[in-house]
Amino acid sequence: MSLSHVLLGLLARGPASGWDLGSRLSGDPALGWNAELAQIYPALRRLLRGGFVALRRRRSPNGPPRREYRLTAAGRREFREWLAEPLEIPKPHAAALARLAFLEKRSHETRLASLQLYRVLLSDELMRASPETTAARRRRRMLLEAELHWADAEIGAALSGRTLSTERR
Amino acid sequence: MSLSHVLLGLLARGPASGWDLGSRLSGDPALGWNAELAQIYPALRRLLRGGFVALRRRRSPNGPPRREYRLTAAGRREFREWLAEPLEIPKPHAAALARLAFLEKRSHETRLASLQLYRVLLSDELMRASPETTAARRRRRMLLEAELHWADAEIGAALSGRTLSTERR
DNA sequence: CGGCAGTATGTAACTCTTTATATACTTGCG
DNA sequence: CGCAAGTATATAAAGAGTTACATACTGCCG
Repeated sequence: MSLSHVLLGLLARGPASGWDLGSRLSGDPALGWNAELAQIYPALRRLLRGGFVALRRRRSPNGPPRREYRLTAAGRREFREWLAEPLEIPKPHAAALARLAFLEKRSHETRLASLQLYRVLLSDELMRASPETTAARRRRRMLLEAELHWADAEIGAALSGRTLSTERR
Repeated sequence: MSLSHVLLGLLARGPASGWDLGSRLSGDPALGWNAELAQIYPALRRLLRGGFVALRRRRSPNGPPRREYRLTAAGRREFREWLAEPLEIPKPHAAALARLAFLEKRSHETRLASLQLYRVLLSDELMRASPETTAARRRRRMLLEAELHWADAEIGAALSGRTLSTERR
């Protein structure tokens, strides 16, 4: 299971609570994984039962008691073994990409509108992107930039193709 | 559920069997979705029960009888509605990307080796990539090229940083 | 005080996906 | 003929992920 290993990897950067890990995951898309808290808490329990992490309860200044986890030696070893497994090109699994794949099924106007909206999402994401402090973050930024270029090219093509059909307005 | 809608979208290109749809999905990563046959067959049954597709059984020249599905009017409408839903930047969910995010945790040698292996995967994928006949395929090609550039840059950085530690042959 | 927002943890139910297995039809090879 | 490989459909079980909900502690605003 990848989630557990990603959590171990994040814990290798220092002790954290389930809440913290959830924030880190959703806050940094360059990490390549995302998960809801409802999935994180049981995963941490399993890691604890398996001896891969250790628990320390701490009072929180602004909420209920926190459960802070830190890596054990077994956890660090397990993480390293997972990290050494072979890489492969990921198979896509995203509704937005599937919708983009059917762009040609749409009318000229809605196609253009979708592309422009997607372009806005991309540039927002680029602005929000983390500093380029790691290879993964540099990768993500480069991909966002490339996708922006793609969107601009498609928008340009759609615009030059339409001239007649948008005469009304 | 996205899988059903992707299947409807593929069927909009012409009637197909579950086997065909599985081949199309796994054969074209630009489609943005992937699924096993074990998931596709029950999905087609549900679409049939829901009246979104119609079934025709046909003898196959090289195997057991095929069940060919084609879109109904309801299916086409359902697909269009799904297609009109708002786009959003996908949240990543890929073990390989998560491993790349922890590149900095690895030794100089294994980091370099991982990057070089990943680079090979990328260029293989680029060579295998479908012709640029749709926006989604052009997108995928541009992203693969950008990722190749990224990998080259990271490999270059890793190489210029090592000079001493690889002195032993 | 009451209520809201933010922090923090958790469970239950449901849906989606993967893995394993079974069946069956055809062609081609030994 | 027996068997492997490719085509084709299917189900069961297990695993992963999402959605909905419940609880509780703090500080702050009205």
